[in-house]
Amino acid sequence: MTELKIQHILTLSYLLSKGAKYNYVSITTSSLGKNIKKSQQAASKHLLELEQNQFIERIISGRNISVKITSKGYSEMVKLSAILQKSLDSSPSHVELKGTLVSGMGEGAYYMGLKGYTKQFQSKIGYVPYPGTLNVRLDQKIHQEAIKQFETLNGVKINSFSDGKRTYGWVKCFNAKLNNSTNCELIILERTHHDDSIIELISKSCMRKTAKLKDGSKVSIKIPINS
Amino acid sequence: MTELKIQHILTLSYLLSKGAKYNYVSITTSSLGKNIKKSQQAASKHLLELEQNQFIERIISGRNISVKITSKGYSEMVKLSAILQKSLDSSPSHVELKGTLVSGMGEGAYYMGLKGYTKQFQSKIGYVPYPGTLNVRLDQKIHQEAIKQFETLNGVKINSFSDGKRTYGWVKCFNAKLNNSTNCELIILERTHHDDSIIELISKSCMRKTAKLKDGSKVSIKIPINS
DNA sequence: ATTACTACGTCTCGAGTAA
DNA sequence: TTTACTCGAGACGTAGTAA
Repeated sequence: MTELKIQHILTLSYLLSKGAKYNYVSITTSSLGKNIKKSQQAASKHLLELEQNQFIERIISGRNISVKITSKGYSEMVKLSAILQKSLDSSPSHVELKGTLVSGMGEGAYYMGLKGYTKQFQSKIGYVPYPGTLNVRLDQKIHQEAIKQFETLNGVKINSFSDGKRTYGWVKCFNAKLNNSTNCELIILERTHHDDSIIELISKSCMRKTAKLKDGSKVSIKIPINS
Repeated sequence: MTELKIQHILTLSYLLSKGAKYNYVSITTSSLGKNIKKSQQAASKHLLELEQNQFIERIISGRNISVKITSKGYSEMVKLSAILQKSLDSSPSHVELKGTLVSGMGEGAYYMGLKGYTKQFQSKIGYVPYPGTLNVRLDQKIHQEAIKQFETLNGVKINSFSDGKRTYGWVKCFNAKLNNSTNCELIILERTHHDDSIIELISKSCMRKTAKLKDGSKVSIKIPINS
C-alpha cells in the first residue's frame, strides 16, 4: 500500500472543504493549483497520482472533471490531522529548569520584604513569603535560554509602587515546584540585579529547611504553563 | 517571511510531541530520521532549514543538540492543523442527487405494501408509506456513482422476512428531502430489480401530488449523512 | 557513538504546448 | 477555455564520509 505523499495533503484538504467526501465535486486543475499555491500542471499531476494510489476517484466527462475522496483517502487525512492535533495538545505544559543552589546577597530578601510587595503577595498568591529568596544558578545553556520565555509569559503580576523616595519595579510570579515536592513561586523582576543565569524563588516557609538544601545542592524546578 | 515547507511538518510535529514548545529538548538526528521515516542526513537538513527560517532554535553543546520551537514555528503548526481540522469538519454532511422522474413497474408499490414491511416501517420510520414508490433516474454519472456509497452507509434497517413461500430481502432507509421541501426516504433494496441509475423514494403521502411532479420532472434529492 | 558535508540520483515543479 | 503531455531546472533525499 502506497503512502500518502505529504505534498498532497493540501490538495486533499481543499477537496474535502469542497465537500468531496460524499459527493463528486467538479473542479478545474487551475483553480486547484491556485488554492494549493502550485501551478495548474502540478495540480493536474497531484490528482493523477492521488487517483493512481486510490486516495480519490475521478469521473471525467469531456472537459469536466469530478472528484470524490475515497474512504482510504479520508482516513489518511483523519490520521494525519490526528497526529498534528495530538502533538499540539500533548505538548507537556510545564518547563523544567535545573540548577545549583547559590547564596544571594540578601537583596532579594530586602526588597521582597517591603510592605508594598508583601501586601500584594498576600492577596495575589495567598501568602507573605518567608523573608529571603532562594537563588538558583542555571548551569546549562538550555535552561538559561528556557528561562527567557518567562519575560513574555503572563504570570501573577505584582505591581510596581513608590515609597515617595523611589519606585520599585513590578514582579511576575509563576507557580513552581521545587524538587517535585515544595510549592514555591518563580519570580521575574522588572529590574533584575543579576545576570540571566540566576533565578529567584520565594515560598511560604524556608525552603532551605523544608527541602533540606544547602549551597551547591542540585535542584529541579518545574513550572506549569497554563495557556 | 519564508513559508513553512510542507515536508517539515512531521519534524515539527515530532519535536512538539517531545515537549519542544517550552523546553529545549535534546534529540539526535538519527532518532528524528527514524521518526519521520527519512535518513539521518535528511533529518539533519530539516533541522538546519527550520533553524534558518526561525521555526526552531538550536543549542549545540559538543555532540548534543537541543531544540526548541519558536512561537513562529508553533503558530504555523497551529495554523496548518486548523486548516486540516476545518476541512475535515466542514465537509457538507449531505449528498445531493439530481435526476428525472420516471414511471416504475408498480413492483415497488407491491413489495413495500407487504405487511412484513409496513409493520417495520411504522415502528422504524414512523409511518406507513403511501403505496407506490417514486422512481428517479440519475442522469449524470457523478450521481450514479454517488449513490453507490449508500450500500456501505448505515441507514434504518428494515429486516428481511419470510411469508412461508419465499423470503423478502432487507431494505435500508435514508431520510431525504425532495426538492428541498418534501420529506421522504431513499430506499436501498437488498434485491434490486433495476439498474444502478434508478433510485426509489417512499413517503407518507403521494409525492407526485404534494411536490407537483410528473414523469420527466427534474428533481433534487438531498440526503443528510449522520456520521 | 554523534553532526553535517559533498556528490549524486530521484522527485517535484513549472514552461511550453498539444489536443 | 479545458487537461495533461514532455522536458529542463531545481528541490529533496540518501550514501559515503569527515570531524
